[in-house]
This record gives sequence, C-alpha cells and structure tokens, in this order.
Amino acid sequence: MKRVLIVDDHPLVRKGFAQLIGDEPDLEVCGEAADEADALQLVAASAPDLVIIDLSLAGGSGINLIERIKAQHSDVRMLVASMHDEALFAERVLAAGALGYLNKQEAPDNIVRAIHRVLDGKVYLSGELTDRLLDGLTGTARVPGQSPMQRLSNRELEVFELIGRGMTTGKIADHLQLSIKTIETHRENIKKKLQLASGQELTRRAMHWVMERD
Amino acid sequence: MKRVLIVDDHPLVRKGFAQLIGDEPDLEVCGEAADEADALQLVAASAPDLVIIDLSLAGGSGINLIERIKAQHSDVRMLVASMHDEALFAERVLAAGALGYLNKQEAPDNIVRAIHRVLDGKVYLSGELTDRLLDGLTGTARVPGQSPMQRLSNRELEVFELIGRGMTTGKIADHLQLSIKTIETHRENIKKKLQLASGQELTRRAMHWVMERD
DNA sequence: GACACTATGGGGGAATCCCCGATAGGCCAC
DNA sequence: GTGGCCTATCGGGGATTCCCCCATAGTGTC
Repeated sequence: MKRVLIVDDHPLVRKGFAQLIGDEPDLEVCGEAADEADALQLVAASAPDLVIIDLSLAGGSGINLIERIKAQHSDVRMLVASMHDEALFAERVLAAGALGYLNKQEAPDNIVRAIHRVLDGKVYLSGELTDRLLDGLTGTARVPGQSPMQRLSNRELEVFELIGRGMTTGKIADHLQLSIKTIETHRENIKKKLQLASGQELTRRAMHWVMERD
Repeated sequence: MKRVLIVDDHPLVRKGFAQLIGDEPDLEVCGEAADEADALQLVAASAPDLVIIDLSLAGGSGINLIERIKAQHSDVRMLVASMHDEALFAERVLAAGALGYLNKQEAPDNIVRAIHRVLDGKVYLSGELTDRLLDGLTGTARVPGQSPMQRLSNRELEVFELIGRGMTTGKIADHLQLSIKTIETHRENIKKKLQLASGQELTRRAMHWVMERD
C-alpha cells in the first residue's frame, strides 16, 4: 500500500485526486495540504511514498517546495500537476527534483498511470513533451549536464535577454549595430537550441526568463 | 432531488464536484461535459436544474456558453466556478445570465452553499466581492474608476487570454472560427484600451496577466 | 434619431518570421 | 594542416503578422 500526499490549493482538485487515488487498490491518501508550510510539515509527519504537487501554489512557486522536499527527504518521489504550459515549466520541475510532469487536463487514466510510473521511480512526461525533451537531451549529449540555456552563446544570450525585455527584432539590430538579418538568424538558432516551435514561444520563454532574473 | 450538470475541462475538478454533489442528499449529478458543444447537448438532453460552468473552457469563453444556455433554456440556473480574478469576470458572468460566481479556491462548505442558493433562485457571490458589486450598484458607480482591463469587452478579453497562452493570430482565428482580420482588429483595440505601443508589448502584458492571475 | 460601442471583416504597405543559403574566423582533432 | 564544427555575420524569398486605413451590422444610450 503506497501512501500519497496531495498538495494543491484548490479543495476541489484535492477531492478529485483523493477519489482517484482511493479507487486504486494499491494506493491511499495519507494527507492533504493547501500551502507550502503545511506540505513540508506533512511530508515530515506522514512519510509519504509520493507527493503530488500543484505548481501554482499561493505563496511559493511550487518549484521551491520541490527543492526543499528533495533536500530534506531525498527518498520521496514527487509528481507535479499543473495546468500551465508544459514547455515552460517541465524542465525546471525535473531539474528541481520531481520525477513527473502532469497536465491536469489529462484523462484520469493517464493520471493514474503517471502516479504508478513515478512510484516505480520512472519519469513521466505527458504527450509530445516527451519527444521534445528527449530530442533536447540527445542534442546536448556531447556536453552532458548542461541545461539548454547554457548552450546559448554569449551573443545569443544577449539577444535572448533583449527579446525578454520586449525589444523587437529591429530595435535589437539597432541597439547592437547589426543587420536585422543577423538578429533573425540568432533568433532562429536560439529557437533550435531551446527546442522552441515558434517566435511566440521564444518571446514567452525570454520574457519569463527575464522576469525570474531581476 | 435536484439534477446538476458539470461543465469543466479538467477531469479532476469534475470528479471533485461530482463527489461533493453526491454527498448531498438532495442533489445528484446528471452529466458531465468538457467543452461547450457537449455542454449544450447535455443541457438539452438531460434537463438539469443547475449547470456549473467553468470559465476557462477550451474552445469558447464560458461566457458564450452561458449566453447560449440562457437563450435556449431560460429556466436553467447557472453557477460559474472559476479561479480567475473575480472583479474582472463576476459582472460579465451575471450579465450573461448566470446566478452565481464562485471561486474554486473556496472551501467545500461554501461551494455547497452556493449551489443551494442558486438552486433557490438567489444570487451567490463570494466574499468581499458582494460588497464591491453592491457599492458599484448603489454608489456613483457608472464607468469611472475602472481599471483598463475592465474596459475590455468579453471578446477582447477572450482574445487577450489566448494571446497570453502563446497562440499566434492565425491560431486564435482558427480556434475561434473567425477571420484573421477580425483577430487583428481585436488586437488593435485591446492595444488602444491598454495603451500599448506594439504587438510585443501586448504579448508581454497578456502573458504576464495569464501567469499572475491564478 | 444621433451617437457610441461591439463584432465582424477588407486593403495595403511595412515589418517579421522562417526556411533556404553564403562567407569568414576560431578551435580542435587526427 | 586539412577537414570538420561552432560562431558570427549577412542575404533571398515567400509566408505571416503588424499596423494603419476603412466598412457594415447590431446593440445600446441619451
């Protein structure tokens, strides 16, 4: 009988998880938490096998919680449930110590499968995200241990930051005294390295990155 | 025995609602829908007393669904459940024909109370929101003192959110079954109302809003 | 009825995105 | 020391989007 702790600030979602888990013969809910403080306390108190963590917790990013649980209880498996854009968070979540990234929109069957996979110590990622991350891993295989961001050259990082600050291609070209075409090429190369599908995604990622490092 | 239809694109949330309703002696779930089309069909087929509607439905703004149900089945009560900013949506939701606005973060007790109130034909609004709306009605109200975001029309708000989720103009047009030109016009009007200088800024603002509001 | 707002679109030129290149320098390996 | 590989810099060209005009129809409001 595996014990599961649910961390989510929506009572309804907790109820949903609880019922889903209760229906499984080999799983049981050992606790529920609505915020980071309660979660840490319950992890220590109830010694769960698995913690399901919502990313958008009020007061604490969720990722923070993952890191703290990982630091204090390295044997506890963690599965992240989110309704956010996967491409934006999945990597950070895995880097922080979680074993799975699950979208709440997914079917209950997939959720149960994700829980079992993570309990077995395996990684779970939903859908096409798997392919993208795997592609990224094979690409970086030559320089293992590096995050995709670290693969950016200095120039690319410079352009990336300016994108994140809201500059258009033309403005960046002007600012760096370069041809627009050069900036376009840098954009393309950044997109390749970060596994981004469109310019919109590049803008999103860049803005998000800039917001975090301020 | 009152019959309740649940419309939400998150299976987990539907499960949570279903259990909550199942625990009440005078309520029963008569159906679940994940999108607008299914919802309309089930309203016609199962003749529920109450429909619980999630605002952030994929494919349709939720407000649209409210209006269509109101037009076709004016006797059906509707309660909106959302995790969005209340101040921004509550008025729109009530104007569209729903009787209640409920935040998903609320305690299960409040959710049950809201369901019963709306079934009785009374208005339910969560917490301090009530006071604010009442102030608005009685007081000077009218239009001044509104935030720029509140000046957006329903359609514009819908487009704004899709921009924030990373959709391109073409994707949005396809998603809403509209011409690209229409989306472009909406973008321009949103920019005017929010006093944004460029499309980049619009993307930036929309993305920021989408991430900050839940 | 005059006026404002909303939703839906079109025209057209500028800017951009996105895929194809090219050139030149640096670095590293065999 | 030549043949890759990466980096940085540009170009062509078509597709797409941006950004300014505009029009129509419906819905309110005074």
